[in-house]
Amino acid sequence: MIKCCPNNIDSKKSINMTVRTRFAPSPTGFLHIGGARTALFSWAFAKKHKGDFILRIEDTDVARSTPEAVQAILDGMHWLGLDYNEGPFYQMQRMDRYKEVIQKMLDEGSAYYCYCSKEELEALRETQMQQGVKPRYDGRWRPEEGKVLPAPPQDVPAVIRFKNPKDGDVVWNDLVKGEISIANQELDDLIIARADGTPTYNFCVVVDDWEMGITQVIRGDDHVNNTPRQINMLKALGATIPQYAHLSMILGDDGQKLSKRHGAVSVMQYDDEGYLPEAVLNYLARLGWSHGDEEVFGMQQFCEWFDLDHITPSAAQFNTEKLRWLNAHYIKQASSDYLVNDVTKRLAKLGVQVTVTPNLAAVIDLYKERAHTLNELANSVVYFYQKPLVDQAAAEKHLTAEIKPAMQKLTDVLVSVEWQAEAIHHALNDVVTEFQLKFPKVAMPLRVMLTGIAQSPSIDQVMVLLGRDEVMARIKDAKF
RNA sequence: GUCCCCAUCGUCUAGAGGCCUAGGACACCUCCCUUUCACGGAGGCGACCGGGGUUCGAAUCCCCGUGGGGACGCCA
Repeated sequence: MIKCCPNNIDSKKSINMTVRTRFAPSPTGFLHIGGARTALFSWAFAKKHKGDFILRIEDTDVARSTPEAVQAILDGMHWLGLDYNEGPFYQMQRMDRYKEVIQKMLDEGSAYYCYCSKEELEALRETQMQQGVKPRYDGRWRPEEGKVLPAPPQDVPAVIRFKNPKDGDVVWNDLVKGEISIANQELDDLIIARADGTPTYNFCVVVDDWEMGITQVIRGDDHVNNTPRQINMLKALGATIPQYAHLSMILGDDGQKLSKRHGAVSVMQYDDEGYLPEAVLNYLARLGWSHGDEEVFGMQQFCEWFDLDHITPSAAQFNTEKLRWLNAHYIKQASSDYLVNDVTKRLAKLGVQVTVTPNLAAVIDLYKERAHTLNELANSVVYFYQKPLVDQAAAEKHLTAEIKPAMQKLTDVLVSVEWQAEAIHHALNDVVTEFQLKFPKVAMPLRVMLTGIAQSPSIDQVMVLLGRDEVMARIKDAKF
């Protein structure tokens, strides 16, 4: 009952307002899985509502932002196919505008200079921690009616703080988590401009979300605590408050938080490991969002189905096994051309040069149902282009003296047999019958000799692709 | 410490007070298919954190615990 109406975008705002969402990463590292999902959801929401998706690079932390990271984020977005209608905008290029707004706030009295030194603030924090209260600025430079401020010290450069309301609560209806209410008393007067004059994150976000006309802010859970501050600033500026949707975090396979030290990887690493973007996207879409029992769907379908009402508010644990399963599915579905190109590259990385025969497309057709990743696929077909390394245990088990006569006979037959699967199969069967063996008694040694291991697709099919000469050569070379 | 958030099979989830003897998917197990391994098919195992309320009726609403997470920067 409570949840049904407020979250319904259609009925509320979008009648005469275009949806505008944004993804606003800070370029301090690669695009990781959590960021990718945030981007995906923002993107899908915009697509669903025929709105705009904007990319904004939040690079105001000059010390930690790098051009490489910007590029890594762009690459990740591109690999996933998350295209944007506007941007990338760079906050560092909007400095003039931020400064104008700060001046306006100063003039209007919603911001003020504070001359506390970092040391002073540090000491304050420590005392408060010891007293068991939430550490926050005590407002000592906050202008108040009837309050006499001390004379500004000469040696401390001023920062600018936002004059946050002292009373009341900030309440918003989070599109994922429902109503969230935070008392203004919990909030302090945050710094909006550093001593060097550069604006800070929370302030830039406010100005940008406002001026870029963002209607729904879809972002990570870790920003919940920033939201009331941002809403207060938005109000002070007379801006329209966007709707907020806070996505819970993604935990690693082990249930632990992903961090640079632990488990967080670039989405591009999934490319390296042989995952298709379709699989990663589909997996991410289902992580924290659902549409009934639907598990496998493409992005077009996703964009039609996507909404914010079916996002889980709780954290989700990443499950590589399920990603692998989806990936296997998309490999089976992938076009032959695509796979040939991709696998050729992966084989090249393994130092394997693909030749005209055996035909790689045919080889892939034989193997693509068995692979969970493109790397597995590439690895599994190496022996078509290179002599296999024979697995010792398999050789000992299957290349026994007792099957030697049968193998000898087989080579005689193979010289003249018609080189196609059915005929080869018959030839194998004949030998099996003649020597009174079971089929595997012949097939298994052949597998080991031809592929190096005891598992392969139907052995006659393998032989067809390998070619008569190569088959004969490998049987001849086999040691047993 | 303070504030905020979260809680259904091992994992991702369905679930909007009766359709729930709690559904689906991954994983796992069994069987079938079979030329080995896969693929595929058919079954199986397996959960509402605990306690109180509200109600004729609670996985669902409320409260309290407990557990987990996040935030408390001149980082974003």
